[in-house]
Amino acid sequence: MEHIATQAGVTRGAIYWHFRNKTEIFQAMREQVFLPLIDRMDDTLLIDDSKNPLVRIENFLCGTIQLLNNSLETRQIYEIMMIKCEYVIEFSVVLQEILLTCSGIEEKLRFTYEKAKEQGLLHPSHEPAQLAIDTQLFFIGLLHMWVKDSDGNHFRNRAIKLIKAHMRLIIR
Amino acid sequence: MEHIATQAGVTRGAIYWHFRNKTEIFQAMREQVFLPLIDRMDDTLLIDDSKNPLVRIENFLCGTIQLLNNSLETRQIYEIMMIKCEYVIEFSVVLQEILLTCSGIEEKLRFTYEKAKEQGLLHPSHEPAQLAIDTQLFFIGLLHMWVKDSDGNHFRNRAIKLIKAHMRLIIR
DNA sequence: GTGTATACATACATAAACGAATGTAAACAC
DNA sequence: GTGTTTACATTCGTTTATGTATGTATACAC
Repeated sequence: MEHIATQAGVTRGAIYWHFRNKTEIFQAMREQVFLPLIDRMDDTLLIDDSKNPLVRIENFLCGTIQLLNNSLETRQIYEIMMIKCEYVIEFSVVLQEILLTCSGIEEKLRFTYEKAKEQGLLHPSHEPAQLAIDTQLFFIGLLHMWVKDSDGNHFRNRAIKLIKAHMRLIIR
Repeated sequence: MEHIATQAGVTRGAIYWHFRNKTEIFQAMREQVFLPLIDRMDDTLLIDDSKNPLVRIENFLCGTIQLLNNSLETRQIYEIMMIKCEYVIEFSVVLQEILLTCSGIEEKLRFTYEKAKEQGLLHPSHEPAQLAIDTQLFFIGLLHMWVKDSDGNHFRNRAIKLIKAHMRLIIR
């Protein structure tokens, strides 16, 4: 809170005028990255119906990594949310929100994989629902390791390649 | 530290006789789950050469989930490591250890996928190295969501199914 | 039997954090 | 021009946490 106040050019007390407590400011910070992410997901996956659905999924995933590479702010927020935060009792509401966000993302992925299946791009035995959750868990894992790998030698430098490899696993 | 001391039937000060600081006790706690995990990995994936390598991987992953289901202690340690801990400057050494652990796990998975490829169990275009990292990231994601999903309605209740689905994606 | 290492308990110093209470200056309402 | 709201600053109380210093009892060495 002190850091936030200093960066905002105010004192810590002023924050309590705008937010009730630390949880509320955390939720606001979280929305700052997840609302744009959902928007970008809608744009990339749902609206633009011209491109190959599988390519659209790959573009969305790669776009998220590129955003992390380019935006210090986004990078810092992901860091805080994933490895610099204790999800203890006061934050249980945030955990619920995370689960909800994941459900939404899973649904959009599934919708896009369904499009792919309609267009005959998937192996017949591959179910969109399974692919959606598999891709989501793969990406959650990748993001967690991306954030932990601050040196970049284990995951950051090959994140894009890993995404492409994941999509290739699905395409055949 | 107070909780640990109470559970151990001593006072907090006594801990500092056995461990230099909090980081050291955290590392000991982490080893308590990861050394057995590595052992189990060696047993399941590397030593027992009779069964189908892909089945061995599936068994290892499912076994980890079952361990989490059955062992309160393991569950609590995973919770602490994944969502109840701030990996800030004093813990940077732990982050390095996590990356090292992951490298080791990735290598064992790759080795097993190589066995599968030798036995002609994989699609020719599937590379063991790619499968290994894909499976690992999938499982890291699953574990993270498993831990977050304390109600069990989103991930815990379907974890085993998700693992089997992941392995089916690879088999074809 | 005296010295020493072990395994603690007790007490202290320090830091950091959150939230609440209170004060205040500027803007605006009318 | 006085009252009220907005947007802060300042101060305080309380809690919680880590690490350190010191005291002490038991076991063992010799």
